Amino acid sequence: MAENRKSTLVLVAERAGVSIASVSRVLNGLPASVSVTERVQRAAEELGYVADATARSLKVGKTEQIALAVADVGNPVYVAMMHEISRVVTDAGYRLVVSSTGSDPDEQITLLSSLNRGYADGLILSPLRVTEPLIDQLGSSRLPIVVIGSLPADVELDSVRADSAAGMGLAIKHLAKHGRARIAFINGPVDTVPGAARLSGYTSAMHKRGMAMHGDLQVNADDFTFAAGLTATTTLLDQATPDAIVCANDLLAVAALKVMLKRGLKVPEDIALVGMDDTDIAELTTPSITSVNLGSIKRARTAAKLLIRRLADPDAPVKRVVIEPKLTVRESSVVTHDATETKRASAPPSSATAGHAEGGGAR
Amino acid sequence: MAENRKSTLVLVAERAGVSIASVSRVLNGLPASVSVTERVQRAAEELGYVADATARSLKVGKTEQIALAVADVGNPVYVAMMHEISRVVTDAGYRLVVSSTGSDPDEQITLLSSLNRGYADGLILSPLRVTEPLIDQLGSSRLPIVVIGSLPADVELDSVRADSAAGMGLAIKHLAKHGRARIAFINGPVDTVPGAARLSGYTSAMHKRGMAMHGDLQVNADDFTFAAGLTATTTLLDQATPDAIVCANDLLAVAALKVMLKRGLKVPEDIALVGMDDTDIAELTTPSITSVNLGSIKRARTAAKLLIRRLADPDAPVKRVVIEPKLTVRESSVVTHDATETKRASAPPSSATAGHAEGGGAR
DNA sequence: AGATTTCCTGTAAACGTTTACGAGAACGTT
DNA sequence: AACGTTCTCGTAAACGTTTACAGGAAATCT
Repeated sequence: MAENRKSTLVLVAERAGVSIASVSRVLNGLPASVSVTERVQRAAEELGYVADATARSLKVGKTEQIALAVADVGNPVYVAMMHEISRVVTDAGYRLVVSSTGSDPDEQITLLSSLNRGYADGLILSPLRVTEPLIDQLGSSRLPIVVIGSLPADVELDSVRADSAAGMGLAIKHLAKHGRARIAFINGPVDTVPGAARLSGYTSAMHKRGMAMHGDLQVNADDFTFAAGLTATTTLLDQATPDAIVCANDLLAVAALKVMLKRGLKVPEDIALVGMDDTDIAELTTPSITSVNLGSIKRARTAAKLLIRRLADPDAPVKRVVIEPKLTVRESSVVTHDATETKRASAPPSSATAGHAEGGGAR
Repeated sequence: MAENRKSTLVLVAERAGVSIASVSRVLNGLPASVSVTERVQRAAEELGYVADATARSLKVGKTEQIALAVADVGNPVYVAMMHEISRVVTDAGYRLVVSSTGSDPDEQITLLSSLNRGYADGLILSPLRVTEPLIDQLGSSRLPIVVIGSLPADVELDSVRADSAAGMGLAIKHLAKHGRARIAFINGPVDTVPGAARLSGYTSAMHKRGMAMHGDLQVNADDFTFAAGLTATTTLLDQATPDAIVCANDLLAVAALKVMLKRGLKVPEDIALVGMDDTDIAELTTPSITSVNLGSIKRARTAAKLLIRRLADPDAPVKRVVIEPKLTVRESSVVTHDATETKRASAPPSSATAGHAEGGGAR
């Protein structure tokens, strides 16, 4: 059935003995007589005809493609978000083209201008750093953009962001409730959007609870990676003796866990640990890591839906969505009773792990 | 500079006072007089002109897009491969559209036929299961396809695959050399391409070394996920007492590690563990996991380059590349000397971390 | 039965490029 | 000075669709 020759509308038309307009109409479900419909469908079938996407795009001015630009691939949270976005957009009939820019804002700017070449109908952008020129470029884009992350208030774009300050609040509160007093914070670079937000969340949460905040308790990793987390944790533990650590990121948390275990520290007995993003890797480790769920999946889904909505209705009012954080409590932050006797005890109770909340559905 | 009106060739042409042909020529670097070149460039600049990708594609018959279809997203190894592919294709001037199909071959078939709509110039496909109809569809595709994975010999397609049988060999050899005799194998579904290959690798490697092979030592997880790994490992440890476990996958290995630690088993002392794929997560855990590096990154890069080569030269001879495996030895498979006294042992030789040497059986 | 509406389908233009072709202009050659 | 060659640039066709428009047949109404 499928000929390996490219088959066009005119081919089908002459085989069916009708005009190309009729073929197009039939194939697009517009009204036509039964006889024509029949003949066209048969001809199309026999030739294995499939409409050319490029020609259609040129004519109707839509590519049915959505571009996704994430700054920091490699971070599992962005991978999870990408999957979710992929699902939503393909369900809506779009293809997803991914442009993994580096964290460099300049790359994103050139990407934005290349967007104007019209290879996609819209863009979902998750910038790590937001600079002036980037904002300018964002504002002057010809086609719809949805931003995942914080944005200055005067930028008229749909956006969805996490409330990482509130998330830090949850973490601190949880740790305080379990009697931790010297809560350290391992952050990523503070000149990034998430880095800045999480730092301010930490300081304000600590302040609000009237907890001591030595500068020694706060270190910044060079970036949000595992490797950077290793050295950051080492630095921290060399300069302070916290009874809890909260990390800006699950990768950093995993690194922290590794260093602590290496040093013979018991988690959570000696030091409690809380990560952030609630990615799959948080439940892989032993002990599994309590993590602040910043709603990555939900953010991704919302962003995708926002873009699709705007594509359907360009004049819809601008929406700014904030996703509320939750805390997923795992083993790394609370001391279980039988942990004091022996470690072997805690074999899985009935099912698998004890995790809650909607993690990234690994599939 | 960038007007938010769409600007076309004719706009530029009339502003520069030349024909659209001249504009096109100048912008494509074809010879033109200095005066014309100058005027066109200035006009284009002033209007913020960018050529429309769709129109260009229609005319020249190339989309400058490459499609990537991976069956099992969520598996970190495919994520890593995707990044590598993304890098290579963008460097070559292509965009990457990702279509995350499920593991269902039918999905891949519909994807293949949709490929004929011509939204991409070529496809990189990594199928989890290879069925007859899929192969048929592969063969009759109009545009170039590179397959990551094994393929029947009579399929005339560029492909690159891992030698997972050899990889299993490396793992078994390594474990045997360190005195392990009862080596268990946790596989994924055997009706998948990697599952089948790894199983045969296991049996032949065990056989070759004349090692005992009880059926009890081999279990199949329902799929290649962490969750499936947990139950599979539980099953295994309930029915046998291996002194080593090799897993078809790092995710499975991490799951195995988790279950073993939960049961109070010491890794690698009681049971050595080897994973497969050598993904990032293998070094995140404590102990970090020895893993067979099947050259995922290299496979990805090679696949991308093969496709680009074929796009440049459609008549190039078909290439089948096999990437040789290596073994990345980490903590989970070899017992370090001073591990009996204290755990601090395996700290990096020169760098920090060495300080805290607490006595006592930290685990 | 004629007039009007409705339905169907073909003709042709358009989307925004690239590019083959040919007409002049500029140049060098005899 | 006439001719051939090279260079530059404009005209127009083409890529494969969708769709406005109009013409003709069929159906409905008075």
